[in-house]
Parts: sequence; C-alpha cells; structure tokens
Amino acid sequence: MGRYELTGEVLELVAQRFRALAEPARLQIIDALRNREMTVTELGSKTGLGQANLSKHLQILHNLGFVARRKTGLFVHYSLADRRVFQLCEIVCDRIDGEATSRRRLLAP
Amino acid sequence: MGRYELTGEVLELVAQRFRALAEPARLQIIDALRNREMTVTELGSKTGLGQANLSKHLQILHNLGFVARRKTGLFVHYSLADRRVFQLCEIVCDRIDGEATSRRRLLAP
DNA sequence: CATTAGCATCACTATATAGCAATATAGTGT
DNA sequence: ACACTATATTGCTATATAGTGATGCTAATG
Repeated sequence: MGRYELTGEVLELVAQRFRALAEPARLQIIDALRNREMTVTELGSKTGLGQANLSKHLQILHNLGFVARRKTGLFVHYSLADRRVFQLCEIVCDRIDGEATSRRRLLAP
Repeated sequence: MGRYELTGEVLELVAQRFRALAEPARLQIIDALRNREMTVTELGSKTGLGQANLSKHLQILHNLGFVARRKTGLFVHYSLADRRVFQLCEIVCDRIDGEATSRRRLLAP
C-alpha cells in the first residue's frame, strides 16, 4: 500500500505474512529469539510447544523469511532474519494499549 | 514486545490483530477505504465481495477498531479508524519487495 | 400499514490449520 | 553396523472461519 499496488497476487502475499504472525505460538517463538539464536530443543523448553508442532511453526516462519537456520551437527539453530517484525508488533501493541486506555477513560472518566 | 510484556493474554490480543489483516478480502476493504468513507453497497461493488460476507468482514474490522461506522438513514458508512494499518502494510510490502529483489539477484547475479 | 432498500445475522458447507502421536531422516558416538 | 539424539515429516482429529443463501431488522417511502 502507499507506493505499492494491491493487485490480487500482492494481497495474497501480504495476507500470508500477517497470517504467519496471527498465531500466539509463532509470536512466542519470535519473542524467544529476540536476544539470541536458539536450537529447536531450547525453543521447546522455553515455549512449552511440542516438538512436531514447534518444527512446523519454524518451517512456516522460515519459508516466509522471518527466521534463519544454521545447522551444526545434530542441532539446528534458529535466529531472527528480520528485526522489523518488532516494529510490526510495536505498532499493534500501541494500538491495543490505546484501546485499553480509552476503555478505561470510558469506565472512569 | 520491546517495552511490552508478552504474557499469554497479550499474545492472543496481538495475534488477533494480525489475524484480522491476514485475509485478502479485509486488506482489500482497508485499501478501498484509504481515501474516503464508503457505504457497504459501495464497498461491495468496489471489492466484488458478497453482501453477507462483506458485512461479516466489516464486523471483524470494526470490533478490533480498524474501521469506524456512521449510520445515516438506511446507509452505514465505514471509514478507517486508524491509519497506522498502512504502516503495517508498508513494512510487510517492503519485506516482500526485498525478498523479490534478492531472489532476482540469486538468479541473475 | 404495506412495501422496499440497506445492512446484519443465521445456518450451513467447504477448507485450512493447530496440535498430537508415530515414524522418518540425519548426524554422533560406540 | 548399532544405538542414540535432534529435527523433520506424515497421518490424523478437532476447531476455526470464509463464503453463500435465507431470513431478520430497521428506516424511509407511498
């Protein structure tokens, strides 16, 4: 949008990216990778997600370029490939924050 | 994220917002409202969405505070309630653009 | 009051996907 | 070659939701 044209194909691509972030489990993974890369096992114990489930989420995030993988021996280390996700989350959190604030104003003006 | 804590509840709220944008039809609606408010019928002919379907999408966008409604007689006019959506879309489009560019570089270095 | 127009809602079907258990694959050490 | 470990993949079930047609609701009009 803005300088971009929103043809049907682009709409689908954009929606796909948002869909990747539309899942608490994946947001949790992204947050876990905020400060350092982690192996799948580490992510598992940090997020509490099952191994197969976690692996699928990581595939999705990887296919869309949100995370990068680095394999060393048996381990696969995942890291953030694009820190702009945090910009996205910030904007959304600001919105939620703002809504909560104005709701509070309604209740206790 | 960032200055926000990502408890389970917040994760769900954030994911909910992204989910609202994870649908081409709703992105199309938001894009249609970029320059001016529109009635449901106008949105229908602009987007090609069925009336019932369109109405449901508008409820979702309205419940989450993305659009505002204004009723005059028989008509309900919808407008954007928060133009920060475009910031979100811009960031995502930039990402897609960047991926396309680097893919091209790989094929024809 | 009856009719019509614009929108919302309901009931339903079809599709997508999160989560889980089981199995497969690949690297490591014995 | 064998056993073990870390991930990936597959097959499945359960749930969510996009789309559609029918129906409901409300406001304008005759």
